[in-house]
Amino acid sequence: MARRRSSAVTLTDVARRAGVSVATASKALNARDDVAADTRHRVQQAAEELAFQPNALARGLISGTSRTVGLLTDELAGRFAMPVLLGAENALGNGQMSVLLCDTRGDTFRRRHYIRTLLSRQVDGLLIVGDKNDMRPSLTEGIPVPVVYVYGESDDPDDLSILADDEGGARLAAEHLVALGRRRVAHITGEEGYRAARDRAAGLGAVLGEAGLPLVGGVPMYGAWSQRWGRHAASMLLSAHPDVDAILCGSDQIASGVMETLWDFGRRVPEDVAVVGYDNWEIFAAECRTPLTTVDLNLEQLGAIAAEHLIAALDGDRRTGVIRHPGRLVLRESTGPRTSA
Amino acid sequence: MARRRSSAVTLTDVARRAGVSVATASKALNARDDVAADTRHRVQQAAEELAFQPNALARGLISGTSRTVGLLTDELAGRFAMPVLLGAENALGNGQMSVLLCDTRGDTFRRRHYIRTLLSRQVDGLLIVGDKNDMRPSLTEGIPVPVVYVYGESDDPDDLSILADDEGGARLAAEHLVALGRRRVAHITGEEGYRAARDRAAGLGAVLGEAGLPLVGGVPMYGAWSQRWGRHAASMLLSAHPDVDAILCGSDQIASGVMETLWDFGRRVPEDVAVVGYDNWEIFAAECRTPLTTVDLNLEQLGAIAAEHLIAALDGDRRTGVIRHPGRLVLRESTGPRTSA
DNA sequence: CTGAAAGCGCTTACAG
DNA sequence: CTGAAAGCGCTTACAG
Repeated sequence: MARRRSSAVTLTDVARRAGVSVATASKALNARDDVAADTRHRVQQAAEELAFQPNALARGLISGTSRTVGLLTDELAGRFAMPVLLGAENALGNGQMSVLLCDTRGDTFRRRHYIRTLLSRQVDGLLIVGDKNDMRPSLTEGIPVPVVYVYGESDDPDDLSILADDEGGARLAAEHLVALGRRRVAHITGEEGYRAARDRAAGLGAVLGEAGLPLVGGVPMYGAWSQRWGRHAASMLLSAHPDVDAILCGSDQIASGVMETLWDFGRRVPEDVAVVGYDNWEIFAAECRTPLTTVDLNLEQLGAIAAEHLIAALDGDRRTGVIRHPGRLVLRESTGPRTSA
Repeated sequence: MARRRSSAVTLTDVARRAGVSVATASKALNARDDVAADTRHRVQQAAEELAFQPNALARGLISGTSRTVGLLTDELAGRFAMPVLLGAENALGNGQMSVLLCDTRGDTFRRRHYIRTLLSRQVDGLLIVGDKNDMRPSLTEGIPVPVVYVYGESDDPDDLSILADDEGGARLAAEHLVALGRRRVAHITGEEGYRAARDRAAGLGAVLGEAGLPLVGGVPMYGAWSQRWGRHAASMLLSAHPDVDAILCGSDQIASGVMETLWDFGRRVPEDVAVVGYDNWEIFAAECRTPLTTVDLNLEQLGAIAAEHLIAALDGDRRTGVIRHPGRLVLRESTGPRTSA
């Protein structure tokens, strides 16, 4: 079981080759203390010749910091965790920190197990990535290192949560539609149980209210986050309100279904009906027959911001509360003329 | 900078509380040596009361194994790395190993940097996840720990590569079409530069050959991995060969575009033309108007198998060469009657 | 400027 | 059955 590395070059080897003590070799390599220029040079050369890599375990044991953070996701498989992960990994890597990845698959037992493992590995901090942006129970209690929540909000206001600004994103989309002169705007979206759905509906409602415009149908059409629902809801909408001239969709997937139905009904997009999606999921948004104007959640930035706040907390600069990171509107043909690529 | 953990409960604390030496405490907790049942019990209780977690860094320093593997991906953002990652993480987690995640973003400099970091962190092994299944240069040289390649094949036959069996997967699909009595089969697929495209075409060709059937159009229609190409190729195909009765597509995305065009041309799926996709990308395959029969690459299994081989190699059981893991055909409506959900 | 010593938290022969 | 000692690979006061 003891699988010692074969090629383990240690600082002792370097010191021997350079003809100095390990203490001096250590100082020379770490540019601390006063070391004679000549000695430093000899040590560095020896280290290079031996391809010496300091053992991070030994360093961590001494310093008490492993330069590692644990990244705990509820559900890696969904499409939201990935970009967040990517942004975080990138930001942490730039800060010389490594990422220990754990996917709990929504399982509480697994989560506790992973937290224990991560702490025993002396992670310097924890990033908790949610699979939806609803509130979630805080896990911070009993964790002796900084914790930052991303995408899903911790229910403890003493935690720091980095969230996508769904209401603001929907406002961007709605303002765009209003600016285009659309006056009969409807909203087809996902399950009302999701905070994302409610927040987006609220953002749209606010903008329409400010513009003195009604929401077609009176209420958002809540349903499912699927193309199927998009198709179904659109055909109901067109029957009940044939005068609709814009549809804000709760997701690109829904928008994709909506556009299929509009096509079937002979409505032109965007001439007759402007359509806006949500998520900027390229595969739907950029590839469909009529490329889709949509709201990008800036998830990579979300991950990066979370990582930066974690690093700041490690340096003693700890924040609490909620940070809502704005999305951005991506203009494509479904609301207007082809934009120059 | 020295951020020592506040709540660091060490084995010394446990030993003191249990009234024994650290050596005995260690043995009691690790169930080694002979320790009096009573002593063991006292130690365990003390450990529990103090919520003791052994410091994995210290353990690793002694044992020479960190129970950690590095997972190096070329491109996490694509849709293939994720399931592989998931399967690997899961299999490794079950084996008590943690995953250090690194996304090189296809950058060679970054890759070298990450490999150095991972080795200095004393990873026990490396998993290299490709972003496509083409051959790629081996990275193994100079790496003193076992390495397993997943999804992309190493060009060094002394490495172990775990790959999806694209030719076999296409055979499954083709045999299904032939068994359904389709005789005019065409192939619309992605870029010929991709091995996946060529292997799938080869699988289809082989089955058609065995059945004495021609490939409609004589050659595979190579193009791009996009809906757009699917739409375009399908309309060319229908003009040139209106008698086509089945289309094997190189991806679900292509299939999605193909089906849009079939719809526009008034061809019914599957009655007039059977369509098979590739990838089982649920969002396209299960959600489109006519749910899609397709080939699942079993990517999670691929990741899990790679992890298991890595663990085996750690235990001295090292394999080399290529393992092709079969895909599976997922039957939906695009080739036949609705299957019972 | 350099090196011997102590120590990070743990495990493992080795005495007793 | 238990504990003192040595050691994993490194860093950091502390003498010299």
